[in-house]
Amino acid sequence: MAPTRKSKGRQKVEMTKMTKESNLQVTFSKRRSGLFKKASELCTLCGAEIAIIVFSPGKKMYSFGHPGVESIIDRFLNRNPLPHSGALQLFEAHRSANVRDLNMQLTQVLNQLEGEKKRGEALRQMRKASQAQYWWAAPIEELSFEQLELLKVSLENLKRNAEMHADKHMMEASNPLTFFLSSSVGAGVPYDAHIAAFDPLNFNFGYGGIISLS
Amino acid sequence: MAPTRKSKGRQKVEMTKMTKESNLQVTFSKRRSGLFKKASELCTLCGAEIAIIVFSPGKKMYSFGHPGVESIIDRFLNRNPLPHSGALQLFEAHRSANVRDLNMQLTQVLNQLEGEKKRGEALRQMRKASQAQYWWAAPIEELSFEQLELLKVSLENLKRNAEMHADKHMMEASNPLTFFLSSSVGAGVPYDAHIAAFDPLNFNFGYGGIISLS
DNA sequence: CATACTATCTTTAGCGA
DNA sequence: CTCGCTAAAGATAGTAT
Repeated sequence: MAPTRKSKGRQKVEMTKMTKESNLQVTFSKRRSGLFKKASELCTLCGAEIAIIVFSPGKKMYSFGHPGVESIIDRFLNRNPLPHSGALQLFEAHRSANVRDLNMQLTQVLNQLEGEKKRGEALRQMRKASQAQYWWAAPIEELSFEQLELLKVSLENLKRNAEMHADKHMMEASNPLTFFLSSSVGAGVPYDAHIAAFDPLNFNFGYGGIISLS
Repeated sequence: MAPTRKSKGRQKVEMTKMTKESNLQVTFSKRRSGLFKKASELCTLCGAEIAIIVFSPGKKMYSFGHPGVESIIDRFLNRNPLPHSGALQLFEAHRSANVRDLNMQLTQVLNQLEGEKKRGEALRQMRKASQAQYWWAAPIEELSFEQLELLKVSLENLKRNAEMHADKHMMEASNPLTFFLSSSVGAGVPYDAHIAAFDPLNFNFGYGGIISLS
């Protein structure tokens, strides 16, 4: 009898946009995690400083930053105000890329060039305006124990409220949307165990938002 | 003839800062290339939009971006114009942060907490300065009815808008867009077309940051 | 620094749950 | 969406050029 093979193992995939929506979603999740992991390894291994911003096909945003997305973006914008210096750096990047990547990045340079002209000084001012609100974006490593504890408590409260409302909505209307129904976290928190093994670096899994009061 | 083994092959490496400066440089180059490649693959396969900024230990800058670092950073920063309505901001925050995400973030913060305990003493004073801004961080029992009501309303809004978005999303799904044009190196036009097709409502699809208060 | 070569080590595609 | 499993695909440490 031929032993029932449980998996065909990893199969080669064409480097083109995936057609099956279901696979695309799963692949996106996996590869985004992998990308962030690679980034964190590069940080710890070589002491590099990296910021990554990802917009999913569903336009959801995820980011990774060590020692913080904002600080790195800030340096990027300040040191790369002119197409001149930026292009020089990208040139280096190109040297190690294969043809497809090279092609893509070249297009990217041209795009940056256009955007730079169009926007110019405006962006920088906007950034400064935002920065005032991004004090919390400081490297999480630099937050005090007390601050982290506040964050913890606040997230717990947030979770509690979210659960309550999720339950409420589920009962009120049997809405097929999976937004809130992705999992019934209800009473317990069954995730902690394995999530706890998550990378210790600063992952920002598409969360946050600003709460403000006057 | 005894085949002289030319290499021991890849060896496992400790996830800690590399000590040998020579290896560190080589590893940085290789892994940065790999990171960019992974990113480009994620773009191609899933139609994601990614920006990466890397500062080498030698302070040299590298970047990757599709469809351009600047445009993505712009979107990242533009997510938080000004703190208008507290409820509105909160709504945005929860839009993409479902219960599962909140749990994940909570766990992450807890992990960071562990690592930060050792030096918690040093920055204790910051707590008082911060607490004024962290009204929401207080134990849920201490939040005013008004504050809790704010949370509730925002979540209700979230659900309503989520439904709207779901409908829109389904319509978009039948309108496939071409993200990559590997041969059109010269004209950035295709990207503009894509961006133009972006959601006009374009809510804050996901991100923001933690919580700020003026 | 970037690359070439290989023998590993790591990631992940395809499936279920 | 997340988690696990398996095996093949892919990345890369060590080394030399």
